Amino acid sequence: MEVYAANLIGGQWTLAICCYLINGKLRFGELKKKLPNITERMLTLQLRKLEENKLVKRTVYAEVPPRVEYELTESGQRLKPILGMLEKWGKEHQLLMATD
Amino acid sequence: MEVYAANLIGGQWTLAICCYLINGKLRFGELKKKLPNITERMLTLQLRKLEENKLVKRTVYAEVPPRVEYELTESGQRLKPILGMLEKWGKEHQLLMATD
DNA sequence: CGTCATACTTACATTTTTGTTGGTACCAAA
DNA sequence: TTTGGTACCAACAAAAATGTAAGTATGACG
Repeated sequence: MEVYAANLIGGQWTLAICCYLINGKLRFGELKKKLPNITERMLTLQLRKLEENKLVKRTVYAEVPPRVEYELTESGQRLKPILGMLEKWGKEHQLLMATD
Repeated sequence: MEVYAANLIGGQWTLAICCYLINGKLRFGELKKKLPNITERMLTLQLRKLEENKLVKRTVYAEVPPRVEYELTESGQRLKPILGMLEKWGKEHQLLMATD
């Protein structure tokens, strides 16, 4: 059943991160700015997990100060339509919740 | 962003439960059998949350011993195509992970 | 009267997740 | 030499999620 996928995308920040990466690469610090409530530690952990799960690719540049870029893998990109549908569903559902 | 939807379906058992309910109503005990690793307590909590979020409707019959049936709401049903896509994506991704 | 079945609930313990704080490495520029 | 910027890591603390074990209510049935 969908449990496998659910485990991959179920983390609290996973979908949010993927969402921002859909539009292209982002550096660690850029992601941090986009996710104002996340702590550095959490962002690191989440990105590591995404990398392990091959949803995100991490590229380290040998510069000082360091530069690290994150981008979706091909598999991650394939989530795009699903994210789109989820967003649409979420908006509709949110309305339904609001109108009791 | 999709965070709203993610919070609704992100629970460890949420999608699994919805998945089983797609094929129709199920009693508490039936769900328990389908989810062998869930504890009664967890199943209760998850169903309560799903009910709160209006993904699942709970019907109690005034019988003894008690009978309680769970079914997807209309909003829950609308998740169906998304679950389908997620499952497909999950399978492909699982292959990719297996072949390193 | 005692037993059974179902769908819970409650108290407590354990595990997992997340937050907090402080520190590191590196080189460039002042 | 000191400061600054980036992307972390590690130790500890707090909070949240989950597990465990026991108990509850009800009426039917024997």
